[in-house]
Amino acid sequence: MKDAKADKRREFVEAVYDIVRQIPSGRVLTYGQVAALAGCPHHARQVGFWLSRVPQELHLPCHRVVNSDGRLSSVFPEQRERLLHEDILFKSNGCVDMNRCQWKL
DNA sequence: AAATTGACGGTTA
DNA sequence: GTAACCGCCAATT
Repeated sequence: MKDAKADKRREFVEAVYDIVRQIPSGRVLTYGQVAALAGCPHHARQVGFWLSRVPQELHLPCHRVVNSDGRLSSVFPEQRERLLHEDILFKSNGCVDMNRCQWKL
């Protein structure tokens, strides 16, 4: 039997992976942006969910995905240091300087 | 099937 | 700048 649901889920996940993979160094994307680029606006939470389940083997730069406030993931301590190593600009309050680093067309 | 949860977003106070 | 609230939607329990 065909799992249209599972199929679409896989499609979405692949899209998310593909997008995250293309984030250049020194840039970041928001979860909402990734969702929108994946063709599913308003699915920011799902992006976060799937990013939390990314196989490490894919070597995805998931540390370049932050929330719209420029805040980092609470359960991803290394993200901060990785971003610092990627020339990401941080504001004094510990958030990414979105105005500078948000990846846009 | 119903309730909870979550690496979110935007608005309001 | 921070906190509370609500809307959003799939995965999990």
